[in-house]
Formats: sequence, structure tokens, C-alpha cells
Amino acid sequence: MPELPEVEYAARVARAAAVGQTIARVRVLHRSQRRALTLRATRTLPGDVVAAVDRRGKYQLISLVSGRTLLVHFKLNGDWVAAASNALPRHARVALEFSGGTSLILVDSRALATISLHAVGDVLLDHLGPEANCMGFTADWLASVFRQRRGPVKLALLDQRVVAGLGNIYVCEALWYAHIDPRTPVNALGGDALRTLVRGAKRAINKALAHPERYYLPGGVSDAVRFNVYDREGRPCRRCGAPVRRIVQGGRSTYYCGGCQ
DNA sequence: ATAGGCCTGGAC
DNA sequence: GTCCAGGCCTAT
Repeated sequence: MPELPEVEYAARVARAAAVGQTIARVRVLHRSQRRALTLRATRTLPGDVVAAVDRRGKYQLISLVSGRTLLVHFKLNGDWVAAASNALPRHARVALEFSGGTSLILVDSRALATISLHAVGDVLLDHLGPEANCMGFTADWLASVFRQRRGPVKLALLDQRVVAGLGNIYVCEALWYAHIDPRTPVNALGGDALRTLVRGAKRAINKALAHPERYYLPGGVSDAVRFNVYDREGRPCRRCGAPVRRIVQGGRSTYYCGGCQ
């Protein structure tokens, strides 16, 4: 599920379920989780208290009263389930159990999500660019970054050092809003195009942030989800009617309108 | 720059 | 069976 809007929504779920709670036990339920969250680390968690939950890009930071941080990344399929009992949902991978009897459970069908524990004072996520939905993400910033890079704009926007929080869907949508061909080399984009691009990205993100619940409906995605180009290969562009095309860039699908982008 | 790996499930 | 998947890391 997770791109920036979904992670933002999930962080709210985690915040409501965990802040103020004392960790009683951490259960690692899939061995892939041990790569990031060692047995040694999990043993030090009971007794610590959750102080805050924040989002940065597609990461979540669970701050503990001890000053340590649990850093969470959902990758492709991760999500939180707040549970009131000991019953584990399908695909439960890690359970943070609290002293009051509730728990916060990482569910992740593909088991690619990671939770890692970091010491007091560790510098985290300093490689990330400005947040896609914040003031710091500007055309001037893009201009300064693109001056020293090359390659298609689609791949540049997926790079979290350039802008934090955009994934494959919203990069495609942002470029559609901006009328920009995803294959355009970054050095070919002038100031006007960059301003339009920043506006397009914020529009795509903010539209999704306004309806974060849409990915969480049981049984799949709701009818309210109407991407303009993502996953619409062959269907008419909602703006000009030309068929939406799919190409592969960096090994991943890019959708765009061949008529108006 | 590109491929491969991590994992599993769903669509075909 | 095959191919695909909203991410990121490492190796070539």
C-alpha cells in the first residue's frame, strides 16, 4: 500500500495505538525480520515507552522515551494493524505488545518491510531530500539538483535524495499533471517546467492525502481511486483522450499520455 | 545505468 | 506454470 499518503495514514494509526504505551514484549514472527531487528535488540525493548511517532518520506520513526528510535519502512506491502487482543492477523510479521494488553502489529504479505532499532544520537535519514508535500520542495531546489545529474526526469523523481515520499504511482501522476514526458532528460527542463512539475507533484500528493483511507478498504481499492495514468495502459487519457502508454524505466513501469505529456 | 536480490500473493 | 507488484540496497 505504501507511498507517502499511505504511510502518513499508517503513522496516525501507530500514533494513536502506541504513544504513551509501555512495551511489554516484541514478537518477531517471520525470520526475514531478523535481518534488521536482531534478537539482541528486541530483548532491550521491554520497559521502554513510546514517546512519539513521526513520518519522514516513506519512513516512520517511533521515538522511545529512552531516546532510541525504531525506524520503520513498509517497502511494498507493509501496514499497521492496531489490535486489542492477542489474535494475530494474517501476514503478521512483528508484534509490539504493550503492557495494557493492546498491540501494534506489522502486517506485510511480502515480508520486505523493515523495523530497525537505533541508539540515542544516531543520525537518521539525512540522505532524504525535502518532503514532497512541504514548502522546502521547490523549483529552485530541483534546478540545483538537476544541474548535477542526468537521465530521465521519471527516475530522478523516484530518487529519495531528490524528493522524499514520491513513489512510482505519484511520480507518474505528477508528470501527467505537469504535462511532462517522463523520458525528458532533467537537464532539458527549464524554470517554467520545474515550477509546473513541483505544482503537479504537490497536487498529486495532496489529492491522495485527502483520501488516505482508500487503500485500506477490505476487498481492494475503492472506486474513489481514479488515477489519471497509473495502471491505465491503453485506456483514454482523461485530459486529451489519447491512449495511455506503458514503458519501462529503471526496470519499473511508467505510465504516461502520449498525447499531452 | 542496469540487473539482481529480498519475499509472497494475485492475476492470468 | 508465468509475470507482475506502490521500494530500496548492493553489485557489476
